Amino acid sequence: MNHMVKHSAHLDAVFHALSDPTRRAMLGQLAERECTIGELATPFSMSFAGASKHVRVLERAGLLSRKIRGRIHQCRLQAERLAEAQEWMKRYERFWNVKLDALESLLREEDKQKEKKAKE
Amino acid sequence: MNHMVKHSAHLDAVFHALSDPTRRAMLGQLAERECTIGELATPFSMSFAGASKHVRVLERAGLLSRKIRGRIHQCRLQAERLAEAQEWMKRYERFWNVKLDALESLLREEDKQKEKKAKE
DNA sequence: AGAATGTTTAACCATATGGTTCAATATAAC
DNA sequence: GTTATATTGAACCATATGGTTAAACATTCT
Repeated sequence: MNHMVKHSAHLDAVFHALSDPTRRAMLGQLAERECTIGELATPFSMSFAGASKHVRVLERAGLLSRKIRGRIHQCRLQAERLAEAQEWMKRYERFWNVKLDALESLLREEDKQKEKKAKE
Repeated sequence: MNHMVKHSAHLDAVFHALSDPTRRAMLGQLAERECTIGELATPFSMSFAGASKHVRVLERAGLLSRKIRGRIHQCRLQAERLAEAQEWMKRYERFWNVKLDALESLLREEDKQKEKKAKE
């Protein structure tokens, strides 16, 4: 847990970015290949300006980076912030992994061991 | 993947709910114990009405359920939707788990072994 | 140079958001 | 029954959001 930073500000932006279905779909597209703004815009029958705004939201959330090549803006997925978000969620895993309260402490013990092994 | 449902509508609400730091903190509180609206409001020096709104957002996202006992509304964490959100994110895991494409399969193999050990 | 292409900016619109205050409701306590 | 407590609802405010169109900018093509 040494590498953890102050996630909170990031998390605001990341979760907000993920709360829109268009932006989630854009990320899905970017998971397959790098895309230009135009390529991101057309599947949603949305204006370029509209898509541009969504891309900026994703970019500010750190979920996307762009490489400007001439007039073309090539976008690629940037997933580290997703990892931070998932890490935040891990705190709540026991609430859906654990069906019986009686097993709770046992499973927490297992989690600790998992962490230990991951560090090795 | 048989149990998967149409997540999209849920995800909008869940990620939106998570995008606010006050609400995330409320979930953190609820992870420790059930809370009344008042108990959720006081740590943030926020009006009861304000807290009530946040709680409703969490409730509509399915992250919280309330049991009304007299005048007191007892809230408890409801984590299934968080699980759905995390499942959505899993699609992107390979983008942060794998630093070098060449190592991708190797590292996935390691992950599998880690899981095995955790189950032992 | 001039036209076409890819993207952003600016202005605008309707609605949502996060917050407040004050009144209303419902229950509990005296 | 009156008062205190817990919560919601309504009205309001400032700002953000998701979208548009039209103009501006930058680059490429001819």
